[in-house]
Amino acid sequence: MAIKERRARERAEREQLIVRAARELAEAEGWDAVTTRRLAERIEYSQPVLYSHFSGKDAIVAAVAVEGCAELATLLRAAAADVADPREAFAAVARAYLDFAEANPALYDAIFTLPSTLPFGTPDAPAPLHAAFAAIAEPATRSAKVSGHDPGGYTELAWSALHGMVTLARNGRLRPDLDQPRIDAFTAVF
Amino acid sequence: MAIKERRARERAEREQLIVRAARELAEAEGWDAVTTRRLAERIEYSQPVLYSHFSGKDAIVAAVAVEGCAELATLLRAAAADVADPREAFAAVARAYLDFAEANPALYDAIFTLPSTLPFGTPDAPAPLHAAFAAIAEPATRSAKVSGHDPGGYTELAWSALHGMVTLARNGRLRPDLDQPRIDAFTAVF
DNA sequence: ACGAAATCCTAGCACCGCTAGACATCTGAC
DNA sequence: GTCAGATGTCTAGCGGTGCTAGGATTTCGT
Repeated sequence: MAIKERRARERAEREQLIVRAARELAEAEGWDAVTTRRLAERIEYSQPVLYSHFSGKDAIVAAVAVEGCAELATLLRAAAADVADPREAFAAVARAYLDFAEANPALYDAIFTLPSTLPFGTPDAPAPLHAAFAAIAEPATRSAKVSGHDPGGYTELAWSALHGMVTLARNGRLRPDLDQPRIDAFTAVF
Repeated sequence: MAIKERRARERAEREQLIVRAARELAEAEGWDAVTTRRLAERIEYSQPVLYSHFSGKDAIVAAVAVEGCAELATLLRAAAADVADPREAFAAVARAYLDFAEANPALYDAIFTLPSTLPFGTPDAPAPLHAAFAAIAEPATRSAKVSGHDPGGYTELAWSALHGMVTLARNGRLRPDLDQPRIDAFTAVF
């Protein structure tokens, strides 16, 4: 029986190897460079092995996204941890969010912009997705209450603003010299 | 000499035909369905003629984007036209922006989300791009002034919020039942 | 009417995500 | 220890992508 366990363990390790390789390749050269051939070459296996672990390329991206979500959630919680004032806490979360997106562009894309089949709002979504959303929503809700806004709309609006800044900035749609004024406006408004 | 003019005219017509076909195909089946082969078949020419008009597929998308920008600018200006109050005018522009994105998803993608090589902030950008940005920026700036915010950061933040709402909603990241609260929050905050 | 020039198409390149089927390896009962 | 069968992996290939070289055809100016 132990032999089956060893095999399962080796499979799990290789699966993690695939996810790590995909992530590294994406961070280094962008998701366009992450092809199944290059990925296979990188893990020193042939292409079909990938499909014995994942249903397709999308599933690999999704796996990276889930991993990234967990990290994002941790970062956001840490940012809000020791800030008492609700509005200041939410501002800190926002800064952490933008920092994360800037530091891990490919990871951010995997989570939020690539057309993935990740179920987001539904209850059967992976736990890290819920955690990441909660890490935004909870500080946002607290901030909304002191401002007297409807928490639901306020939270999603604030998140949209953050996400919009990330994606527009990435394509050169926003002026870099307005980075700071933009964040200032965010903290002033939310 | 007139014969050259006729040829030039026919070329221009065919170029417009390509752009129109690309746009229709994208609206009908999404940009993934817009391949050079299908496009060529649709205009009843062979593939290489596309490359005698455009440097590549990106350039075709960009041409559609420029066309869409002009329409977006017109819509936004019309929305702001006869609203006196600056904040209400900007709210009307925001609603028009979201309506445009919902009514023309493929067009919106061509303009704002597809990785295009369109120069946006630079002075040598096509006129419609400037027009569309101005149609957002001017009402935003007026609204910022009555709120006492820095116009630059405020404008880009508001635009980011709109863009974020569009893109997140498209991938099912936002709850449809919060559509209205989100817009309410926008008009309350900006 | 005829050589030159412009125009267009056929055929093909290298790449993509993905898969069928052959091949090798390992397992476990005898 | 042997050997059928399960398991794992690979080679080769399918239909698709964006893009292009080179030849055929039509049109033009003389």
